[in-house]
Amino acid sequence: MQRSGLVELNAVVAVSKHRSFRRAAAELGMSPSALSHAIAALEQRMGVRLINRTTRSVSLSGAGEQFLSRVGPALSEIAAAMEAVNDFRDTPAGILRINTSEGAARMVLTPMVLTFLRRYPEMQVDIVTEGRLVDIVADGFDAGIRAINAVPQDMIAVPCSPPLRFVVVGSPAYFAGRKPPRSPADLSAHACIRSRFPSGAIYKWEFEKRGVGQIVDVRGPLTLDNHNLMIEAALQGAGLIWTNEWSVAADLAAGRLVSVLDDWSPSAPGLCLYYPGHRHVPASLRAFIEVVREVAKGGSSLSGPPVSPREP
Amino acid sequence: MQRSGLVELNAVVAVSKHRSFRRAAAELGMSPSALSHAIAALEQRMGVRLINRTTRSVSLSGAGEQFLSRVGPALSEIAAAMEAVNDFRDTPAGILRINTSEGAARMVLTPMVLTFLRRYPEMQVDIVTEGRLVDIVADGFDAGIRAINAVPQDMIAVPCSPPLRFVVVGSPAYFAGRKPPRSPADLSAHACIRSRFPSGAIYKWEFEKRGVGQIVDVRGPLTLDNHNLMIEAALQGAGLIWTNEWSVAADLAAGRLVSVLDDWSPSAPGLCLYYPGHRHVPASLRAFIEVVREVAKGGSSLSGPPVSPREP
DNA sequence: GGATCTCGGTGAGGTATTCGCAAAAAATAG
DNA sequence: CTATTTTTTGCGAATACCTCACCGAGATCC
Repeated sequence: MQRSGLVELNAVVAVSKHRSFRRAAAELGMSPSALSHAIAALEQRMGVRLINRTTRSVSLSGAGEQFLSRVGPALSEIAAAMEAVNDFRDTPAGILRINTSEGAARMVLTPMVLTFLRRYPEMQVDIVTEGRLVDIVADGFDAGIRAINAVPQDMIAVPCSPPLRFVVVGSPAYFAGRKPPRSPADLSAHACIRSRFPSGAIYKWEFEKRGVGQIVDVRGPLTLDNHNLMIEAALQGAGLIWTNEWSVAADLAAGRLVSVLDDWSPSAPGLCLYYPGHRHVPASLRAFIEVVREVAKGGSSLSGPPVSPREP
Repeated sequence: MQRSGLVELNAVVAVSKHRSFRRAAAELGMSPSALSHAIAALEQRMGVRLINRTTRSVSLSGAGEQFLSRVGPALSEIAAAMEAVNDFRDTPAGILRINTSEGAARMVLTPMVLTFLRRYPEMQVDIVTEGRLVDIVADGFDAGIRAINAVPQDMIAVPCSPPLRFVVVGSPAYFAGRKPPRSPADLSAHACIRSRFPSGAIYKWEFEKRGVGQIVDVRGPLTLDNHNLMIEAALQGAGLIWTNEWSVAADLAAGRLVSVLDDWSPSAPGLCLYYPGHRHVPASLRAFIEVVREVAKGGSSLSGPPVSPREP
């Protein structure tokens, strides 16, 4: 009942959370073999089996249940205490975990994240891009970046970008010999590339003109679930896509894409950095928020769209 | 802000408790050098100085203060959780720490502790004999063994031994040519070996006859603070000592010592195992309590006084 | 006032622990 | 019964840790 390592205790927590050695090992950044060794050693020292495991199922034993219920909160407290030590540093250090979408990440990466990293060299930023919304607290993120209407109510939101304008674009080659749409209803005569949400739902294009909204369930031969692929498809003349203006600004400027229905283009609120406000805000996140505020106020840095072509 | 070991965290706790690297290292069972290394490594990883230390003083920094206030309870919780796992074992394991006086330890060692160890081979018992009373919870003991009147009010006490009789004894050589005392007042004409408490106070001999008590502040040429030395001195004929009957039973039976004032001999309550009742009782202690109850009920095993002479 | 003793820091070397890879074993699903 | 996924195991290797010896600083003692 003597010495144990924090890693072994965290291992129990991770395994019980994922109910899988493989996934837990992935989260902990160790091999499943090492995890198995660690937990076996811990159990042998304690003389009690904490985790009932067959090759096909992993579950907590009674002892493990009680053990986890006490050790888990204690480990969280220790982690929080170690994080809180950052307040005493002159410059924050550690890892800042941000969850966002790929598009938002691209908009924010250069002006904000890289500025942040340059200013705080001892920080690491870990960006996870996921299409679907996740519970950032449950998944261990410090903050998320999303459109403001996707931010949960109980989160604190910091504006990251000006409102985004959405446009319908197609390539000049596509429009050759076709009549550009004059109203959203005209889209039924066009090849619209549809966008599938991670949930499986198909996005319906939203338009607005003089305060009047209109939603079109577009049709087309191609449905994609990746925004980059959609832009690529549009560049190749496969059809029209509905996209935020920023993503295709370079293509529009270069004439590789042409926008239509400009007078129907709606504006959506911009991106927000959001984070749980109910508890202690880590020093690292506070520093990042400051950078976000500065850049968003300056505004200019954000306006530069990506000029380099996306990867093939 | 990544991996840390439990030992490093416990090191911070121990150092701040003892305000000394050497003593903390002794408690943790590691070398002072290892402790220094461990704390230095932890501080470097966190980038914050937790402990301000010069060669002559050790104190917590502000960060260390806050860190300890959160990590300390968490570590205690983890330790308690690991201890609680014992409830799920068929046989308890681990270390049982008992604080007691040397005399009580001698009375209890053979019949109870050794029985306990024999029954639970995976247990270790760590007995610390201290003359003075200590706060067993603050000092990390599971239980203590003391005379019942020395047990704090908020502790649970389990009787360990029958009431003890106290007697005044001297060697036959001492009594040769002297008139044995007939009443406590007669002790003023005798060489009484005085007993000093750890606090520095001198014990006053207590007598009782037919419900009437009498306290005598005896005089004598020799004052000792160790019960074994007192018995040794009495055996050598240096004077009279006031002692519990059990300690000198073998000497009395063999005629090496003779008791006087037998009709004035008071009885004191016996020894008690005591432990804090306000929280979870460890499985190891529960098992020990059971042994204590069994032996105390049987009674006979305890009555055997030490037959082998004390060490020189 | 100087010498000594205590206490903590530092560096190097050796040892023990642990990690990771590869292969096996086990269990469930089909 | 077979196939696949997941955990386990063994062993080589790398890592981390501890111990040993020495240093510097501060306090005490003579």
